[in-house]
Amino acid sequence: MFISTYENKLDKKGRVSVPAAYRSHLSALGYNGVVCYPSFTNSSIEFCPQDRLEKIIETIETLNPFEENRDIFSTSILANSSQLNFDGDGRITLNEKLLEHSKITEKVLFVGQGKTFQMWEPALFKKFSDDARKKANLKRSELKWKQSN
Amino acid sequence: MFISTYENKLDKKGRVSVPAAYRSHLSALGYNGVVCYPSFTNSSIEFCPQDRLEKIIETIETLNPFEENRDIFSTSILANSSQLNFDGDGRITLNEKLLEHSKITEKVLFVGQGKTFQMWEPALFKKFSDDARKKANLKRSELKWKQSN
DNA sequence: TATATTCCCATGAAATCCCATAAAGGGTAA
DNA sequence: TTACCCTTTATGGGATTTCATGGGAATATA
Repeated sequence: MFISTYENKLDKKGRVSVPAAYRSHLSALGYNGVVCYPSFTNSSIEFCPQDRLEKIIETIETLNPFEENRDIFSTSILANSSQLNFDGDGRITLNEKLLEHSKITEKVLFVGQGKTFQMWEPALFKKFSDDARKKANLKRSELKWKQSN
Repeated sequence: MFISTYENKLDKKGRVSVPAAYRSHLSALGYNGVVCYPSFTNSSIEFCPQDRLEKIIETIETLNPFEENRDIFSTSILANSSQLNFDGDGRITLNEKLLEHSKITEKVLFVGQGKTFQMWEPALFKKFSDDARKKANLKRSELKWKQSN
């Protein structure tokens, strides 16, 4: 399982160490690298387990080749995904597309999400999680209000 | 699996390097070249694994000779399909028909689509993928379904 | 003979491999 | 607990390899 967060440094060659805890889980799953894509909903980079991606591909395969959705899905997902392999020391190299989307420049925050994880520019994640907390609080007070009525 | 995108240069002899990542996957599949045809839904050139093309051919055979789709297939795909073999350095040579259809002149954008890939004139792909993204947002719920599978 | 196609090699740039070092963590015994 | 050692981990950077690209030579085509 991917849990906790880790902040590692992006070196000048564009490499970053994947946290050892994540790495051992990944190798237990049989992966020697990760497939990543820019998140649809925020500025993070998302890790996608290979079998999940393969399932997506299979699903796309079942669509009619003439159907518009087919190209839309495959372009949105597959064309924007990148296979990032570990070097001998457990590092991956982030490419230009991913750096641009995530606005990562010198630090990478790994955020565990159970079966997946994300990579964030640390400041943006802080903002994101603060916002999430505020929204959660608003909802909670709403909820309380509704309950007491 | 063909994923991500790669932009390579078309030289004055009409050659272009197939990205190494695609090449290694192709040779794993046992191919020393690619069969390509002009897409009928957009201006890209599509690569299709041989066995898949054979399946398409079989499907065409079963179509009613008077059906319109039969002509579309046989004319658009089969007649315009080209076998492009790698040279010693992993390059293929695009012929006149493919260049004309795709409007490729100096750069070739390879776009991964899982089991297949496409070749685009970069500017035309950008336009296409911007559109795709907008439509993907409209169909967000469908997309979410894909993600959760 | 002219023209196109294929093969072969050279080059520069980028990605990858490999090793060194320093910091962090974990275990053990006083 | 504290001090010590050993292992793991993160990071830096040099060395090596791979890759994309250009162009010449050889071969085929017409």
